[in-house]
Amino acid sequence: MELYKIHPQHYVAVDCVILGYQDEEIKLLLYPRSFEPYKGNWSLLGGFVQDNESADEAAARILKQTTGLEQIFLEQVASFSEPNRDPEARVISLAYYALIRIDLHDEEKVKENGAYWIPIRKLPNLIFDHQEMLGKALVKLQQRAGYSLCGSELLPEMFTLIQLRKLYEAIFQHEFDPGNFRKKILSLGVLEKLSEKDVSESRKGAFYYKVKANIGDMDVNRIAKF
Amino acid sequence: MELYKIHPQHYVAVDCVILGYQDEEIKLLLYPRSFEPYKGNWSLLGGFVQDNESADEAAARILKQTTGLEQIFLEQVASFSEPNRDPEARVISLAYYALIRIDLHDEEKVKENGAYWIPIRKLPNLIFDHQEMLGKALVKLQQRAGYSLCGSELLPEMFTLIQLRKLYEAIFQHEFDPGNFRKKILSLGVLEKLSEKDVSESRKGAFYYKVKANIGDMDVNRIAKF
DNA sequence: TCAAAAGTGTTCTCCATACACCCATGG
DNA sequence: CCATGGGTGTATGGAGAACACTTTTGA
Repeated sequence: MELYKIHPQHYVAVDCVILGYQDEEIKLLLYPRSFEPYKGNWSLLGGFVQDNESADEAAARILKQTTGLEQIFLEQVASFSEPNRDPEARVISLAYYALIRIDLHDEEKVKENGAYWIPIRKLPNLIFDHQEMLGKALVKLQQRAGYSLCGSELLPEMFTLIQLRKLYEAIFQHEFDPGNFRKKILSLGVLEKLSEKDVSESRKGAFYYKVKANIGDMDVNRIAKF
Repeated sequence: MELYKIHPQHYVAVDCVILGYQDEEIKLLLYPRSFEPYKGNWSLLGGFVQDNESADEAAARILKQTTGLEQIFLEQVASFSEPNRDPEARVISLAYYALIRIDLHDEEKVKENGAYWIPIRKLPNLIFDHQEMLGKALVKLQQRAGYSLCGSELLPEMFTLIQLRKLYEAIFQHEFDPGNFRKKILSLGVLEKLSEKDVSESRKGAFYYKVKANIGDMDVNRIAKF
């Protein structure tokens, strides 16, 4: 301990890139910062790492405080540690990204925080280096979507293959051939066809699917290559 | 600032997974920890983030202190923040990995630190969560090697395609077909054939290659898929 | 019966793999 | 002239891209 004492200590924060999917768009949870500096400017949801918790736990805590959700996919993005990134004080921030189902989140909690779901393609300016955090989180999302089906995290329990394709098109900003996408996904063998159909989009109706139980983090096969 | 003051501050360290390649093996720079706790146990090379530097800068500083090398490939691996990961005090550690050419490093400096190059397949136990840091660094190395030629970082200026293949075999722990590997690499168009040959391994001799100048971080083509 | 979306099938091309074969050289 | 690696060529299979085609249904 004596040896450690000659070194400085720092505030350590976590900032969460909370992503959801709605209306064929990827959306990000943001709120207008409630205190100086940059009060009123758009910010990711964040907080400080306390003494009794890991950064992972701090991120989960913030996610629960702001969306009411627990047991959510949550992963480190990167650390941000430029000495002057926060003009008020030295704060080292650990960025996380979370994938949540917008249909499940607690709207009350979001309102309390004055937070909003904002499509990532129509983003306002963000404070500090939050834009960069988002950028790296989106890269991670693409990587993850490339070898694992993100359907279960961002879509409702049941979804059609068309909905899944639209999600992937939103993630990769790229159109996929409907037939090929369908074959590729089904060939993975991780989806279970249900008897029910979604008839809201067409007369014929599209069958719902759900992710098979006991599919861990899946196989090594890539879903999309970019 | 007032608002920040209610939050705790923490020691923030960086730990470097310094990787090199020698004798057809990936090696890791380790030293026996020189102070308590766990004095004498094997440890990554690390240090504390100071007030005037980012974590990236701290990692570069440590790399220079221990190997004499600058301008080296250095990238974040992950953060480690379990409250009790260091029994002496709460230390949040940011792990980095570096790829260096063992033939260029400063042996004097390494000796000063009592450090050694240890093949990663014959590793002793490491302190704290350093084993996990190495594990994640090796995954990152494979990912990087998958879409970029790590040759320039881990091999000497000039190298034969056989040497490059052996390097990749060490990284992926997997044998590659000599002919196919050769074709794949050459098809990328990033290597320049030299007139000189390495005659130490065979009568015929193998041509040296070097990475073409002004090749940035290369193309998107994957070199190996795993 | 027709429009519109859902879903299937077919072809072509590219690329990774496996492996046979040729080349250069010193002893 | 032959053993030894270095280096090239070829056949095959599987996966992705493009796109034509069939199915289902309500109006």
